[in-house]
Amino acid sequence: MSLEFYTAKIFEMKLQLQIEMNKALFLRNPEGSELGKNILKYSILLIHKNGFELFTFKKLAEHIGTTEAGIYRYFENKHKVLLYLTAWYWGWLEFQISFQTNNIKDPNVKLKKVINLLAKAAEDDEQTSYVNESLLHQIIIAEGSKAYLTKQVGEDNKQQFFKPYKDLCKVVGNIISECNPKYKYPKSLASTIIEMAHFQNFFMNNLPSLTDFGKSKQESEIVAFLNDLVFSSIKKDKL
Amino acid sequence: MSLEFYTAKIFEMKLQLQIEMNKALFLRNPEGSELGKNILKYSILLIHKNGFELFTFKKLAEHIGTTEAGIYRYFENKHKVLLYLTAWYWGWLEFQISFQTNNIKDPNVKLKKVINLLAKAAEDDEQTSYVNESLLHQIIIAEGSKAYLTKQVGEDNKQQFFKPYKDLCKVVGNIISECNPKYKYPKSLASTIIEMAHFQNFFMNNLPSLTDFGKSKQESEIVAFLNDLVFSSIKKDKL
DNA sequence: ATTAAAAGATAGTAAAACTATCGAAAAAGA
DNA sequence: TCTTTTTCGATAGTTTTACTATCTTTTAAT
Repeated sequence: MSLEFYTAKIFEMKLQLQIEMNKALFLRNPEGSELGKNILKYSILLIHKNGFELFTFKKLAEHIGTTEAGIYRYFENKHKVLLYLTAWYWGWLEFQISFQTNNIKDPNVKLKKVINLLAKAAEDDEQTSYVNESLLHQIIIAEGSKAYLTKQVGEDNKQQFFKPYKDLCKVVGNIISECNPKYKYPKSLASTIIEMAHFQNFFMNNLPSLTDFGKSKQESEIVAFLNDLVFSSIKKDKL
Repeated sequence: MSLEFYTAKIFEMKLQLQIEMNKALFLRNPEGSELGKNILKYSILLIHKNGFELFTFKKLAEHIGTTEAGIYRYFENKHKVLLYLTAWYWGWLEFQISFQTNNIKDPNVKLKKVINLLAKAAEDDEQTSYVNESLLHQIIIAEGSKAYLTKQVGEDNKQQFFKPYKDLCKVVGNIISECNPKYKYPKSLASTIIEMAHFQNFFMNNLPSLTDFGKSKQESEIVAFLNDLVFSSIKKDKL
């Protein structure tokens, strides 16, 4: 986990987990005030409920009990809110991964653990009161790729907005290379796992004929599929 | 290829390829008039140039030399235009696949051909004057998933708007099953190939550190990665 | 030649996406 | 504690987007 733009800190007293965010994502730090925390909390609730397209600062303000102008003091526009939430999620997930794979030596076991964390619904983490990780996970599934599928992707990338996502990919890619140093596509396989953990979930629930899990709708099946995919690919004794 | 909602027809005289479209996608058939064809042509040009978010009927009308109201007679809203273009593309691609794999018996060779067609840039097909397939391919890469990543996905699916995409997935899934009838995830592997053919392309060009092709930026490398991924997964002598 | 459909021209509305200003309240510093 | 700065709430206004409506002219079909 990089220390440049985000780090995970644990304050023992309050057991509060804080992900340090890229300051260019916001005009005023939303984690620094009650209003700001409410903006994050209700953004998650509203984007989850109505989708990103129907999410507006006006509606958000009404739900919080403040005004549109109040929101604009924190975020330039709703795209920045989405970038903030996705960056937060990837940072949080990388922390979960580094925490939960901490004393695992076998990279194969580690990789399995990572696939599990990627594909299984997050439980709401009590350590962050204003972020509902479970809803945020569903937002990432349905809206996450809209953060980068834009014409400004180059600009946003220059400003390091995708650093948490890229860092996570790097971590996963490195584990893949540990499993098999000769495997030729560790980065592409890493981004494939991450994207497919979410896309297969979306398809399973919305366009089930695109998956083999339409009947059961069990996340564990996505995990099994990804494990098969990954470990077939990186197996050492391939021709 | 299904005959219900779209079929490919070749008129020998004009050598004109026509993809039959789901009528619920439009208010007036855009292929039936000059204005309609211009709407398709300039929609492709403008979405490609500015991205779907900045694409408006006002700008489109100005480029064509008609009025906003004129566009609304053909399409209910811009989301329907995106659905139309994606459906058209998947229909066209399925035709290309069935045409180009026509007399191939070996399903493994067939699958390789499919991966090639999915991942390699389409050349502009002279048979359709008002659709630039090359630009459309790039639109599918950057905007394609926005067609289904919405809250209306269930409604849109009921109206069969994703049928061409699902049909293509089915075709690819069937080829996978032909290669190895015991492979457990043919549909999920099919949707993974299709999505990754596009996502790896987007990443390669916009967030290169998420791939192993950032240096060369060659589509042939994506093809190699997908071939390795697929044929490792479906290999019969796996443990 | 008649008439039905398509296209052009114009107007107007509601909501979204902002920007600007002002005064009250709350927090921070001296 | 008093003062200054920061934050917030309230209000107002602009531009653009996303439509709907109507009327007239042009084009196409019978």
